[in-house]
Amino acid sequence: MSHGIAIGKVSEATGVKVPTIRYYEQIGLLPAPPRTEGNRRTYDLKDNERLTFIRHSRELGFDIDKIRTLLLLQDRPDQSCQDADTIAKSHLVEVKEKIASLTALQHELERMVVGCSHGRVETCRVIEILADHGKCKHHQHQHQHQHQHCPPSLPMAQI
Amino acid sequence: MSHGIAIGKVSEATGVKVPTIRYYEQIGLLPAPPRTEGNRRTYDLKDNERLTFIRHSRELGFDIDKIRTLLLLQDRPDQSCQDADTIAKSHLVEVKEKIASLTALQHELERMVVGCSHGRVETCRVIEILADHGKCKHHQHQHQHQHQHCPPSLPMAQI
DNA sequence: CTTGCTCCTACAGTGGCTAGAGGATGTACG
DNA sequence: CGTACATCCTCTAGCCACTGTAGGAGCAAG
Repeated sequence: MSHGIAIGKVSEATGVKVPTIRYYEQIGLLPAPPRTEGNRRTYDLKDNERLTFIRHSRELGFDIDKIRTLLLLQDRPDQSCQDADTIAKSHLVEVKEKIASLTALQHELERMVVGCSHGRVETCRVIEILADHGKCKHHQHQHQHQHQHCPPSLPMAQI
Repeated sequence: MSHGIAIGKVSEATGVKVPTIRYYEQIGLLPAPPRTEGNRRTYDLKDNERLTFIRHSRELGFDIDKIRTLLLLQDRPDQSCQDADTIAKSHLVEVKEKIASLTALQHELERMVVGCSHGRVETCRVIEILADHGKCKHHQHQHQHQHQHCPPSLPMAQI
């Protein structure tokens, strides 16, 4: 009869995995919910919405810090939305840059694969291009600035 | 007079940072070089080439495990290059998928930003779209399979 | 009552590095 | 020869956003 939602149900409803929900609570992104007698977390519809918001933001590539700001903004509907707009815009710029880099990368990979004679490694264009950066047409990926957290000194990793 | 290259010089020559070179040695990607009397690493031209190979591969988004395979292939020039070709091809597929996802994402972000009335949060399209996934045109990012290491259960993070 | 599912905490591990402490070594200049 | 400074060494911890595991407790159905 209690209308508290168990963590598994919220997980199912929002698509956020159970350990991830607990992690979000731990880092203060999601408020700690009340517990049952048996010490189990009980969520309500607002938590559900908040988690949906978080998941969608993550899917769109916003990092936790930006999501924190966006959540604060959501909580105060009377304020200006300029901050949210700014965050979205700068994120859009980043996404566009990534697409440009990836497209250059795609062309280089295509050149590699097409150039492969399917013979011995000795004459393999794939290995050759990897070994000698001079044979690479698109050098742009060397110089792109990189201010993300993921792999600091490597420019194009885990695209 | 000795022709051993110091770690700093190799770093400068290859563009791989000093701690990263030591890290590559630690994980067995680069062989441990001989040392001087004073316990300093001394590299030669082959190490330099190997590091260039590694760096370029990383720039192209290959992960360490794939680079390990590619390096093994490079060391045996008499073998078939089919493996290298396969690795490059599957990587190309991944890159193309990422570009498709990012392009969809770009459109969604553009819709968000364009739709923002620059008024109050209450009527802000950015916040609205983030909160309600139903208003999202491109649902494809929900279902993309994701077999990379970087952020396991989050589909589109650090694009 | 037992089976099996969900839940709890706490801690370790992922990838690919980076940063810092605390010390040794090498070199250029006076 | 001394000294200042750059470069090197090892070791450990930290980054992000989680994921996985161990070891146990709670709860509903058969």
